[in-house]
Amino acid sequence: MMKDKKPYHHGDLRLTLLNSATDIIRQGGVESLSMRKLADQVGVSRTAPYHHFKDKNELLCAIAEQGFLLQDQAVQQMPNDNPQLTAAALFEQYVLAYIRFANEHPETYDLMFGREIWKTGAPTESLKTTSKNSFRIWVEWIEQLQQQGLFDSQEPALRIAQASWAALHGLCRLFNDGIYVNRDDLEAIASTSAKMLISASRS
Amino acid sequence: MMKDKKPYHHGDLRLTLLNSATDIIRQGGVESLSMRKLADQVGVSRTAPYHHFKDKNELLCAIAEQGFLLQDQAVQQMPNDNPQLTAAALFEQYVLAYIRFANEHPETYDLMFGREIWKTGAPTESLKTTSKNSFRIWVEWIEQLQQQGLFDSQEPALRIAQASWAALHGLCRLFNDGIYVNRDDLEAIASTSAKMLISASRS
DNA sequence: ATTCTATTTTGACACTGTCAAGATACCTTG
DNA sequence: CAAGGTATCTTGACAGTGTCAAAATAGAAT
Repeated sequence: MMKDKKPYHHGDLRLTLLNSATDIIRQGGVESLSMRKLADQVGVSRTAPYHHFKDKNELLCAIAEQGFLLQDQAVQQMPNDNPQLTAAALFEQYVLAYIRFANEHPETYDLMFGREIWKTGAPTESLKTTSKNSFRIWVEWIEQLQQQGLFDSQEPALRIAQASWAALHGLCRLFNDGIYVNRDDLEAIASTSAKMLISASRS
Repeated sequence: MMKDKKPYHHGDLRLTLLNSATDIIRQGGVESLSMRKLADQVGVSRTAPYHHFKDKNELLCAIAEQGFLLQDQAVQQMPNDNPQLTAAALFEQYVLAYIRFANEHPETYDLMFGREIWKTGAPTESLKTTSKNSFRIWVEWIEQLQQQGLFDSQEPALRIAQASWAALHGLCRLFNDGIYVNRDDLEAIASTSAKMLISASRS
């Protein structure tokens, strides 16, 4: 009736695959993950994973989805931890938190926002809702900051959210993809970005 | 039959390969380009291209390099065409020009700034200098705008260049990778971005 | 104990990049 | 103009890849 643990041949193969795949990706990037090698490492035959993930794409989507949840968690916690900060300082912290996440989980980040899933492959319905929810959190956050005068209130919150997120994302990508290489510059550029973005409040 | 040059078996295979590859990529993205299919389409055997490009990576680098030259050309022309614009308006035009390029040549843009070459693969020495030169142009441009009061003069030009370019790049990536899908929003977000970035001058 | 079904395996196919060795045709010498 | 050298191209091969179809297996349900 209820299958707690180890109900079938392998146990919870699905979870094992997910973890193992995440591990492989963390070490060598998406392009180092092959279904066959993964199966081999887990100790099953090449096609066994296909009963738990229809596709390689579906596996990647599942990993990306976990990434979104992890990021939400890290980023939503942040304002609660620093209730004394001003709006501007909080925003800067937010920016830094975002960038740190991308920096600490570069390969997961790549999967979450990369072409591999969103353009070339096909995002799972589940992944779509999770990521949309993640973005909604960001928009609501921007709305709050807008009310506190940090951003132009004339402009729709969505626009500002899109533009500011794009700025963060671009920064992460440049470092993530190996275009900006000097890691020490990261936080410096990040805080410059944050300052540039919010300076509208001074007009 | 053949005009110009017909020195060897095929003619100028190197150039033909480059053009054909660029074409394939334009239509189906990088992932649709295979050395074998390319050779087939050009009408040579699978390994013939390897006498003109050591690697698939080297081929991709060559295509990316052409992309940089094309972009430089498009972007450098722009200020000359509009000598009457104010600094702020010119900057906005610049932003739009950049984004339009990425939008019109999405696959080339992807190659130019994508992980495929810069992280996973290995950029050619030639590509490195070309791209560095391209970025230098951008920094010098920012310097000029800084002197005209468009950006904070306290901040190093390099920082502002990095941050502002990251913002543009992020926007391009989001659309390019299929994350922002509504193409109509592009220019709207772009001009919001431009406004947000330069609003420091108003303080 | 038998049937049913979820799970896993084996085999196969069509791809991929690229190396090694051989064949070809052009260019430069003698 | 013939001979040799060399740049160019082809054929064959190898180790990968994702994934489908069919067979095998084991656990659950009857």
